[in-house]
Amino acid sequence: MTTPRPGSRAEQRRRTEARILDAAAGVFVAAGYERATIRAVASAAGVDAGLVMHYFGSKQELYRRVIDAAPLPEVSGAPEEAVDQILATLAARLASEPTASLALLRSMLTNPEAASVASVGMARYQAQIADVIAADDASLRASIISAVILGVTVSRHLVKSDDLATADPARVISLLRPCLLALAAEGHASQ
Amino acid sequence: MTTPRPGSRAEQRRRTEARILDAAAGVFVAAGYERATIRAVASAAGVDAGLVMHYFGSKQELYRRVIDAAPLPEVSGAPEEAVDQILATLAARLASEPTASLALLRSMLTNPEAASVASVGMARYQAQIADVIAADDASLRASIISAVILGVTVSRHLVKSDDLATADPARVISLLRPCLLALAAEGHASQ
DNA sequence: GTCTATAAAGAGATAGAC
DNA sequence: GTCTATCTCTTTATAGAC
Repeated sequence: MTTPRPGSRAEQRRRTEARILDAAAGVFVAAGYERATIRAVASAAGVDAGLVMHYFGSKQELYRRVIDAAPLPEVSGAPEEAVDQILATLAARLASEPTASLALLRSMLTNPEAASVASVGMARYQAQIADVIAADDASLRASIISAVILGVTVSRHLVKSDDLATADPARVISLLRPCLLALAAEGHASQ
Repeated sequence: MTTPRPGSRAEQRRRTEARILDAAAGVFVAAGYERATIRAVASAAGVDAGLVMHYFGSKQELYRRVIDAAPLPEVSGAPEEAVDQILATLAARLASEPTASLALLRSMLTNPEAASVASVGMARYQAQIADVIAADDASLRASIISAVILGVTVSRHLVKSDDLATADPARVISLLRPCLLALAAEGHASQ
């Protein structure tokens, strides 16, 4: 992790690569994996399509590099705390446009690799949530919570056409809290 | 809407067309619009690709015919009734595989036409829900409810990798009810 | 009514020039 | 390091044979 002096070959390459990755994230978000073209990425980054291939080797690899940047949130503690953590993460995702995550979500339904990455990520997230829920159906409750977060994120950033797209994140969060608390709180484990 | 006698030209055509539509729905659900090919549809229907084009003219038109079959649920009455209606519809969608709707959902994020159809449908659904909520932020609450339903449906049928995919619909519904009631119930309109 | 053959366009990927 | 030219494959869509 050295930082070559500006102007050096390596440094320039790093910059160009970063610019391409940025552009690629944008294109993947806007178009989804299948519809995104190397050419579009290149043109958005202000370089040639051949260069993109030269750096990343394939479209799949470029895509992989983009979604590798998608962070996995951590959850732990008491149920109420966990809900607050989940909502805090969501609030951040509503406020800004989490490009890498959106690229992943957008492509999740059509690209097998995206689907598998998303699956694994969601499963891990759900497992963390399930761990803090005391009910016997904890894992189902966790799945539903995660589905709710998914639905809200997709509706706001990708489907748009929503009051959700323009709403103040704080209001969304405050409306969602009782909802998630009902799911995370043990007590009336059905049956 | 006449029903030609079996064996006639028109009747055979109708049957073949129906078989193609069926196959197409399956392919669109499994692959999404971009990845679905006319060839795959034709082969799934046991006919030639040329025949599919001959009947439907274009891939877009075939797709349109498939998603035209997706039903729009109705909601009305008191908030509690509305929630029950929403949940009843969801229960049905969890129990069976609503092919046309899934084709729409799967393609929603990559296909402009699917996106617009989905937008319109969701907006209409949200408007109905908003109508039965008395709060001043009714439309935001309705959007969130609709996002929740979207998230659960997508998680179960498309993302799969979930406890949701195998769960008993009745349990999902009973976990979701307090959640939706919290959203649909007026009372503490924030601010 | 159904299928074969083919045209036309677009994509990812490769080789090599500058 | 960056771009030009091109190959090859896949796809939709068309025209016409059976």
